[in-house]
Amino acid sequence: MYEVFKAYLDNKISLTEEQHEYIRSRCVVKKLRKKQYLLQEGNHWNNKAFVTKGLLRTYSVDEKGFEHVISFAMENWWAGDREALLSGQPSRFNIDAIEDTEIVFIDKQKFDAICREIPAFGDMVNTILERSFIAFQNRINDSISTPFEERYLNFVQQHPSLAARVPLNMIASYFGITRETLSRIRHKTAKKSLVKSID
Amino acid sequence: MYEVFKAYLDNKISLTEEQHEYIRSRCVVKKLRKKQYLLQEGNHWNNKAFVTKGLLRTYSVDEKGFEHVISFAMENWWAGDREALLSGQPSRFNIDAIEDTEIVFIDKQKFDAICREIPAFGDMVNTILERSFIAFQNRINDSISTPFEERYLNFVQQHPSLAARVPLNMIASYFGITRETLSRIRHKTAKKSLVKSID
DNA sequence: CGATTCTTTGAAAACAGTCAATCTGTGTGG
DNA sequence: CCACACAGATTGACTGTTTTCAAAGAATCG
Repeated sequence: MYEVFKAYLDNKISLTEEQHEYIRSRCVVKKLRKKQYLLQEGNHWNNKAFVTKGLLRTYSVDEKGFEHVISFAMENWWAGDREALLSGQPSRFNIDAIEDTEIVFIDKQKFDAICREIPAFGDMVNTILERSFIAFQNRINDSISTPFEERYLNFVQQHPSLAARVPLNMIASYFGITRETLSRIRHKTAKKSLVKSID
Repeated sequence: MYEVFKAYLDNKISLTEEQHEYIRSRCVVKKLRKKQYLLQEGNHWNNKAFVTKGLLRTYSVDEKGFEHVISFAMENWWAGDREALLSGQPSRFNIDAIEDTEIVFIDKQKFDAICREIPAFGDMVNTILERSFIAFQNRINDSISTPFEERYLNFVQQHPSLAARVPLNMIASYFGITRETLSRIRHKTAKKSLVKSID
């Protein structure tokens, strides 16, 4: 499973065999079974985590006990809580496995060392952060400018495998609506596309 | 007005006089009158912009011509379109001045050079990006977990001067609701706090 | 003062949430 | 292999909230 991470790196930057070995030696591989936690609210988070297999969700829990999905992470995505990592404070989020999942884990100190030792790696990490920022900005823009129905369709189109693997109630939560409302939106759009194909 | 930027830098990192002179020599100071554009949709954006005075808003315009406020930037905040800067593509956003505004402008190439020449400056920039990411993540979390009323109260509490200087319809847009709804929320909470103070 | 911009209010319609019941598919143990 | 439990998805009736549209009321600026 480390191979998935290696392939990811090879796709982004070019590394010598020694550099690969150096990075690999700082990594720990972890497995999570479905429903197991990677991180629980109130705990500290001091790692970088790269998903090589499976599917994670990051969510918060409000005072009433309702869960709110902030983000998903599947193969070739990074997961974790940047806020807790940067601040050193206990996390306000939970991360658990929607499917059996495998993760490459790197301790923050070691990760920072890699960034210093291999500048291309550091640059890559920076670009990822920049892109994550842009993705969140676009999500905010969507949330204030685009109706749920259209947002859901875009989501399915842009992330078909996520949409297929994530239960509907979590997708609804991701958009900030109830599962009932999303179910009805789905029903409506299914009819629409049926009408279109008849035309 | 450059002094405001200098004070900001001094507050974040320590720089020698030469370094300050070096940075200053790469900066251009710009003034915008109320309603003037810093950036218009479809144009390229190749700068970093630091607000030393006044107030900017970044917004998108949908197909129906409605404006949607993504963010505000006042004194000691950075403004601009990271997406257009990173991708080199024309911007999808507009930035204009809510008040007469003064800005310190640095060309991207010169900015990157500063980051390389003065590592502390580069680190600072990185931390800002990380914090911006976290701020957006929290905004997304709020948008799916917290009712408008509470979000508005938090906003007023956390950014009283913004709330006072930005017209209500733009704040409503920032939250993705209509100005009428925000007006009514305000009315309701005003009554509540009145009741509380009578108790 | 008059013009413009910003905010508030009211009434009706559209939309989303809640609660409760039902349906569907999956997997487990007997 | 069946029956049952369970998680997930759907539906209906009802309630509550937000939008829309139209009008009018403040506030600000030249």
